[in-house]
Amino acid sequence: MADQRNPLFTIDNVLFTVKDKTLMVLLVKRAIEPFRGCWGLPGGFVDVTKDDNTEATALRKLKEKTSLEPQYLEQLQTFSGAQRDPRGFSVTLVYYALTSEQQVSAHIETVDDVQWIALSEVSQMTLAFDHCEIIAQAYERLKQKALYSMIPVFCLPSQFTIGQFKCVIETIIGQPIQRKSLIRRIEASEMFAAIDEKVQSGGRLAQLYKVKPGVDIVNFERNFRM
Amino acid sequence: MADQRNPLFTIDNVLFTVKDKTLMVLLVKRAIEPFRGCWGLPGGFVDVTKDDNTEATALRKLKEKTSLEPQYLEQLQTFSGAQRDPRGFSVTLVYYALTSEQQVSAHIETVDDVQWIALSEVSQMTLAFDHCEIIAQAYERLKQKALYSMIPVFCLPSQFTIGQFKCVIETIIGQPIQRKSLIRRIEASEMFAAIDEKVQSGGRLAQLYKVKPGVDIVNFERNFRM
DNA sequence: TAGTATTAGGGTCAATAAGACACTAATGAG
DNA sequence: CTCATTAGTGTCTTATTGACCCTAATACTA
Repeated sequence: MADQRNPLFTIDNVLFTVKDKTLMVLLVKRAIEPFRGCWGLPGGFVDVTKDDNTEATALRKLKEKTSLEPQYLEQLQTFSGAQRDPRGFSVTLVYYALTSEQQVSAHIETVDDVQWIALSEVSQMTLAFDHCEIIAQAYERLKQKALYSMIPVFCLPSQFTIGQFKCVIETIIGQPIQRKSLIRRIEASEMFAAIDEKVQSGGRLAQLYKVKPGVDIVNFERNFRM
Repeated sequence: MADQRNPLFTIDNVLFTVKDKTLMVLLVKRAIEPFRGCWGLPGGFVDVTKDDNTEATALRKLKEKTSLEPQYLEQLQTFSGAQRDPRGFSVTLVYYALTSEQQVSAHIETVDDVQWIALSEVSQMTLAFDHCEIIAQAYERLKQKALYSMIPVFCLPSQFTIGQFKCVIETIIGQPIQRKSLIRRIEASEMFAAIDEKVQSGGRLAQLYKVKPGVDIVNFERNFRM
């Protein structure tokens, strides 16, 4: 399968969401060797008859496990080595993705080989290959990006309040942020539109927002403080 | 060479340097098909008998063309597609690298299949594969990173003045910066040590600095203005 | 029904780091 | 000796985030 010039090449996905103020990662129980029965990242081989490129592979693999496409998908990096796979020198191209918990949970509760695991528990588990290290790297990237970009919004449903947005950011970066700072960024980015509807939240009714269709993700020139 | 599960996998490098206030990219004339005789990025296949991982492949390929290792090397991303290589679905993992021009030029002037090309000229050339697009992406990444990190120092020789440092940053980001802002960052980063020597520069003698051995690259929480 | 806890939303001042710019220092050229 | 040039410092301005306060609106409770 892998000759000298062409190492084993796979795709893996680190799909994150935030559920009850906890950052979760999607893991699947491996049905095939190596590491059969072990939990690991959803991924697999490129199928050149189906996939136009590696991003298509990543989306296809995620769809197989969640029945949906994630709201955000980005290349993380590749991980490679002669030792990381018992079959020989291997390269895995890792994507990381974000989705809202509501989108996916309905489906994964019907199967028992796919599960959300809290990031804090992952480090105590024994995962297939170097997937523990991969998840750690993906989290570092997500955390950094949450400091200057609006991508955490893709952990939320299509309609959300500022309070929910603040909560997912704080969960990802592990630090409280100023509500006011987030509001300023929401206004400056012009990425969001207020919806003509409010929703109860334990106090005063909260304004609902949505992402404007077709907008680009805005990056800021400063980070939130850590 | 590439079966259905295992697409063609290559490594490419985008090696940058700054020479006479111009950002340059290292290109090589291809000796083999496809695109034989065309200019393209230095790269090739992983050799699992020589390389522990893909970074080793990148370094080996760069060393073949420049006789030296670059001062900085980082994964950019992969580029893939069914159309990008006439041999079929292919994936190339791209690294970008920085070096000082002095390090490399002595060697490449002895061969005629390796050359520094100004970035501004690249867009008018017809390069192999999608290497034009790859270079553009690598430049975007380098430019962004130059706004908040000290990596442009790796385009300089081991001893350098603040004036030279300022010049490479300005060349990379295409904008002037405040000398004072750079000095503040140099002090805050604690990455550099003053050398007990000064050098002429057309005016008052300039203090020489070097990168302290073993330090990490410092990232700042704000960008230079663009 | 009144009071209280709670979250939303907005106003304002402080802190921080970069931008702008002036000023002095030191060197070479003429 | 004067001037042009680059190095290096001091300091005020500007922009963005942090901190904190006040008010609004809702649910809960006595």
